[in-house]
Amino acid sequence: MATGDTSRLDLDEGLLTRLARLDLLVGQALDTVTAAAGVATADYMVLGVVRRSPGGRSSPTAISEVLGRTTGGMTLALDRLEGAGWVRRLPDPADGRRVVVELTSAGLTLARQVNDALHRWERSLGIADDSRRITGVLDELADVLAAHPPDEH
Amino acid sequence: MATGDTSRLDLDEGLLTRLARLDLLVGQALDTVTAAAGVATADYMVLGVVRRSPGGRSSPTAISEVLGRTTGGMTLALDRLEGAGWVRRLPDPADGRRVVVELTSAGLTLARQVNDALHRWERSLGIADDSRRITGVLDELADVLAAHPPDEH
DNA sequence: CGCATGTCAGCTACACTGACATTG
DNA sequence: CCAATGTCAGTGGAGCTGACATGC
Repeated sequence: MATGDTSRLDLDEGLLTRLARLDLLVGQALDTVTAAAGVATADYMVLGVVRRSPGGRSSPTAISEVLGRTTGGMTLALDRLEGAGWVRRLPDPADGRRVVVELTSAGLTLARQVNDALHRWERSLGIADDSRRITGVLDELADVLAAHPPDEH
Repeated sequence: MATGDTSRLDLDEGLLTRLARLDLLVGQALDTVTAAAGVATADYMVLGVVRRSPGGRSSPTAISEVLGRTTGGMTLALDRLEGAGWVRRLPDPADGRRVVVELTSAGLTLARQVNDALHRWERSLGIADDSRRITGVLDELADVLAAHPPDEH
């Protein structure tokens, strides 16, 4: 990924300006860290969702809903992750239609490795003192965005 | 684009959790609004960069740097936008290697239309009172991220 | 039967890489 | 000659759509 000078991104004066700029920066940071671990950001997100799901297990449909993708695309992503030895698919004993997805130990190691790198980076930002204030605003904002999706027209 | 239930995205406990979740929500919101206007988010970003550049003009290299893409990819994006009648490429009279990119009036109309829709949505969020506090945090955060890119290892 | 879950094949969008022409 | 700019052809990864098999 090319790392650009995002300091000049300025679509307009409002909230969206900031969010778009942040979006870009966060995406680049995630790409850098995940790429160093040998995994794509999109795939790492899948690992993260599975890891944080109840019991460390999830299902293709549930994952795709959380990440806003289709189940068809998720099949592909899981094939990739399974091929890399990071996740395992098991039949759900309670429902024959379902598949249980869980991390292998290699997958868990990888997810932790990326997580640690992200935390290290986060600490290097030197904003620990403000972290409560910052995360508060981010949570607030995310909640509002989730509650008010834009109109379709 | 499938719009998922991002309320459950929770990669881990830190700043990155929030940023990743926000990333997803912002991406979905931008996709929804730009799609309604018949333009891809990535392409709209190009229009936005050109519009906000000095004199409403930019160059392929400059745009690709701001957006963190390659010049090769930008050639393609500009072909697309030019084909749609939204931008114009002109030779730079001062430097024969360069190309000046500017919006057509249709492109400007489109960019404004998307912008207005985004502003309308922003207003519907009902956070006008907090906007100073929120944008302050976002700016602060973006500046810090831009100043401290993660290590390559 | 109707609905839900997951997979698969085919397709399409898109951005990247590397080589190249042109100009400063 | 060397650096910068932009383009082009070729490539590849990724996700989507629509049809399908299976189980509730």
